[in-house]
Amino acid sequence: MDRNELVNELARRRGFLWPAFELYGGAAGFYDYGPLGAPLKRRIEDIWRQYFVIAEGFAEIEAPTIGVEGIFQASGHLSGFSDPLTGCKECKEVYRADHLIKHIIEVPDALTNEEIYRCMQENEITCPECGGELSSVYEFNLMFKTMIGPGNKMTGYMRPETAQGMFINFPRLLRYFRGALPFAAVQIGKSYRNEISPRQGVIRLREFTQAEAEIFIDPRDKTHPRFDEVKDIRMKFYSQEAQEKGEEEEMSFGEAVERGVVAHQTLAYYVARTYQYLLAVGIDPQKLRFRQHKSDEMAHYAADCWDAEVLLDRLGWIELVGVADRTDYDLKAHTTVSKVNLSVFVNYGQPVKRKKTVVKPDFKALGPMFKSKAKAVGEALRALAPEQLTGEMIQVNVDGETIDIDRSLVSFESVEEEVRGEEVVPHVIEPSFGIDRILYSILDHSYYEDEIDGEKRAVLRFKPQVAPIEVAVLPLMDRSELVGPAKKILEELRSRGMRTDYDTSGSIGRRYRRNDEIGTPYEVTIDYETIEEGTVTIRDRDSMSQVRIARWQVVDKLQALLNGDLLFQDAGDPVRSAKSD
RNA sequence: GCGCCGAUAGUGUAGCGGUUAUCACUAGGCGUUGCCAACGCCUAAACUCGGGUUCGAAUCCCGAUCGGCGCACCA
Repeated sequence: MDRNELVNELARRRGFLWPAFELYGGAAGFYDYGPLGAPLKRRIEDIWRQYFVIAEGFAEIEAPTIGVEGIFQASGHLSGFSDPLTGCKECKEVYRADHLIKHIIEVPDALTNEEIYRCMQENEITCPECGGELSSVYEFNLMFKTMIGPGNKMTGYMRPETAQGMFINFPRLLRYFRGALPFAAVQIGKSYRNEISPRQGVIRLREFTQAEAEIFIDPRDKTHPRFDEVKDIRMKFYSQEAQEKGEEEEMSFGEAVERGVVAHQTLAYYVARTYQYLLAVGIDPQKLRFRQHKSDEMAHYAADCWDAEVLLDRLGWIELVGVADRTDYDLKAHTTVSKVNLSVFVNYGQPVKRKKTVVKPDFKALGPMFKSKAKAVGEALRALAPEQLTGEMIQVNVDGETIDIDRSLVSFESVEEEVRGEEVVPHVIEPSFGIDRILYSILDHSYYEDEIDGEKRAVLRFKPQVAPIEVAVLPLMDRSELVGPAKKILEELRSRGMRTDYDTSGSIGRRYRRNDEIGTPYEVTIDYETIEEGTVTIRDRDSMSQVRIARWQVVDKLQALLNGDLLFQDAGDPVRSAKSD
């Protein structure tokens, strides 16, 4: 069994990840998070909140997971997310129908499925593999479609990403942040994509969890005020250039921006925060790299994009996070479809005085002359640049009609106005995290085996901050004189908010193993010395060593250990291993 | 979606037309002054689903579902 199998098997057996709907035969691309998986996921999300909500002052929102049609027209998911397919009736091979007529039609995207099919028939296109006849064109859309309300009045779609919920709330968010850039909204939640063939467990799901931030910035200034905090962090950059050489390049973030490896400070800053976050939840830095999108895989509107990728057993390099500068693409797209202006008025530091020529059409004369067109003529005149206003006759274009106007009907005035700022469509920096993939990667990177007395030991070396069980309370034996004090300690730990487990079954060694396997960092063992001398032992998962401490200190010391404020070897008196007796 | 392969207790497996469906681990109970998957006794637990062939199917055939691999897909 390779590590991938071992991890999956452990995850299933111990209650991290279960294939969904098993009772009814299951469905590919759906997973349940079990009693250990759900808290692990929750803790991964909570640390994300710590980094991308609390530390940055961003606003977390929660939008519906179903969206109306307009959203996805604007986002491009309805057209771009759906592929016209056709299949060979002979060999059953399936093709992208639009690709088959690419050499005939410039923009096959613009055609309906029927038109594509007709085009295929007219040009006698057959199966490229076997020359067989091709079926009619059918749509495969990765969007889950549903109905809103009774009848077919309104079509809804399950969102394929959480991002749109932030974009379409832009006006409200702008107001919430008192009209000033930069600001950001985030969302952690489920997204849905009806994948053609989901595989590889939790890596490609039909229902999955994303954590996304949309950071709205002033496009004219992409520096970041806190860049100094990250500029000395060193990391492996797998830039476009590095990819050509096939070798990652280690450098500091400061250097990366100076050399133009990363487009600008703000993007680099969030790549750095992403890097710190991934390490904090337990991704192995040796199996982590940031890869820049090549120009052909980057969305046409994106200015720069970096993916956090991890190395997983069997699966290779897998994308966990994308951090992109999406420029003003999304806001402009929503403006086009919704007709709502999504810009910000940005004040200049100093108001700028500007000379301006104001055109004043003489409406008293224009009115009788052009009747109902007068207003439009006036607007056209006002819109002209000063240099177009010389000469005896002025030409304007109204509804395709060229109209000559005598200069005397227009007066000019040169005014000096104070310009306090301008309308700007913000650019968007988008870090987008796949939580399920991060969770799986943590399992893979935390898993290790060692051999104790010829016996294999499987351990998940979780960081205490993500461990679903933080402390196991274990009476040495299931006897009432030990169980009583043990339950007392359990209660104290719980009232301190710790995630605990209590176990009396089988031998103590078996219980230690069980907890190693689910990544519990510490175990408290209650023995006869607890009763006689008022002490307990704490066992450290990774070293398997134990210290003995006073009973009354157990809660505080465990808290300190879990917080990383206390080193295990300093926690108490070392216990000689039973083996060496 | 296509092709190839597979599916038996919680996990890993044996079975190859007639068995009370094999074994190990795991899990639960009892005992154990006992500390790194100890030991003894006891217990629970499975043929993915639906059709067909047959006197009789876990076993043979067909289909579905799920999983693995390859192709396609992965804004």
